[in-house]
Amino acid sequence: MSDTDPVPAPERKRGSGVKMVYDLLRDEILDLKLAPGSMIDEVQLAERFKMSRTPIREALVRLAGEGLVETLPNRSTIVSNIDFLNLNPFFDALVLMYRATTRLAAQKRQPQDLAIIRGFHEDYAEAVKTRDTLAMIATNAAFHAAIAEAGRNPYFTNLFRRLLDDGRRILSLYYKSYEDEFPQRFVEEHAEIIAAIEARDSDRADRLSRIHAEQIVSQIVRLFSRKDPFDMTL
Amino acid sequence: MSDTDPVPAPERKRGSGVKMVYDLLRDEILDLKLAPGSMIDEVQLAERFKMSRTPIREALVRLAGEGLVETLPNRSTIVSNIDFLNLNPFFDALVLMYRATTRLAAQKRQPQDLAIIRGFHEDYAEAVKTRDTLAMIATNAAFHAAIAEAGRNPYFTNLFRRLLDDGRRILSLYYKSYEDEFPQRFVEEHAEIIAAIEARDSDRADRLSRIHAEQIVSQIVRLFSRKDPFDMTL
DNA sequence: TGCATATTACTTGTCGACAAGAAAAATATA
DNA sequence: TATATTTTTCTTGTCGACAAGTAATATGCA
Repeated sequence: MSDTDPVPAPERKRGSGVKMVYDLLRDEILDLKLAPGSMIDEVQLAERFKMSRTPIREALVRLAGEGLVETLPNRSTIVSNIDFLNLNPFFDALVLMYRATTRLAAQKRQPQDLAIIRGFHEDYAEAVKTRDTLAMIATNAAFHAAIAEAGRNPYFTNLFRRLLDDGRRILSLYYKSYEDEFPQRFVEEHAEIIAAIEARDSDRADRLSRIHAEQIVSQIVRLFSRKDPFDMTL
Repeated sequence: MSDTDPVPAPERKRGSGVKMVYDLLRDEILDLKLAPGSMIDEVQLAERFKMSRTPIREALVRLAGEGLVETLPNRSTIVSNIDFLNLNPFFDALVLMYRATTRLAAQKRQPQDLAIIRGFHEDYAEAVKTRDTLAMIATNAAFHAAIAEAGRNPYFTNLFRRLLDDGRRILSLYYKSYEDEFPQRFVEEHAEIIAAIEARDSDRADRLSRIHAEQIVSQIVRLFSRKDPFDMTL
């Protein structure tokens, strides 16, 4: 009999490999399963996903473009570091994007936008009720991302998405200690923000989102000052 | 004699190929030498640069990450379109980043930052004096990018760099008709902004940069309403 | 032993080739 | 003639292999 079986069947469509490893690495980086600074081995990934190094490399190039990974020329590529000791740039940008996107949403929103936003609002409320911390982080991000989409400014939505990614990474450090003192208040604030967007009151949307953002920031700061994050060396 | 000459010498260092074609394509896209929507042929580029398709592809992936090209799965990659008919998102983001970066620069600047900023300020003044439009665009961008660097917020500097890129692309449409009514005034405004940054007066820096940004925007709007850009089909 | 140099082992960047998929062309069918 | 189907042509995505470059190890030397 012939030893050329009909090819072991790669069982995987043509452009899907890159996306798979990209998504996986992205998740592992944002959840800090891959520690900042740790090396990424191309051949190891190639074996793990049973593909050649080419799609692996493409995924790494894309991650490097988003700043999640750093490519040292002719040497290994490593997971990017976050400066956990100086989060001010992150906070500044986060607050400003909260404001800008919410303000724009109040101006540009369409009826269908509100339905989507309300959906995530309810998801978040549900997460708070069940005290599911990871779901809270995810649905809160989705809620604000939806607001940003309603603002229809790609420059802002792109930066905001990156900020929410980094926020997820930062909160991963602490998600065990993320207590439920504030989340209930956040639910109410979200409702107020929705009302302002629906009323097309951009000034009120701006004011509310600013207060909201600053409370989130101060909550993070409080978490960071309260106790050390796990035992990770910075 | 042997026909294996000591290899025609690729005469090109190891990681440099990607950067070469990346830089070239980026320039050609931003200067509209490559029309939005036009196809990019990998093999053609490979022949032109005398290298294999691999580094070409990596450059394209990076450009796609910055939104300058669009990769259609299993089909060609094309130069991204700019929505020239609705520049409002661009203007909104541009004005906000002018303000945010200048404000931060007034807070965070170090002595050496001012020297760099003044250098580009003089370059811009020189470009205005010699009426070199392309140099004006470039040095003005460099001036504000330097201010953004002094603000030391990577989120803002990255977005701002992208905005300045798109601005270069937009102005390429018109650079012939970019008259010299305002540039002289811009020189003076730049000087005022520098003074505010030096005095660490962030409120004044904010106010001045806002006025400055809005004048630039209105100048662009005026250009667009005055006459049609070349004969390019949108 | 301690430092400089050469050798080795390993990783990355590049290459040419091939196969999957899509567009274009050619052929068949009503 | 117009539409549907097949064939061909071309481009892209993936692969395995190799060369350039770096880090680690071994060797030479004071």
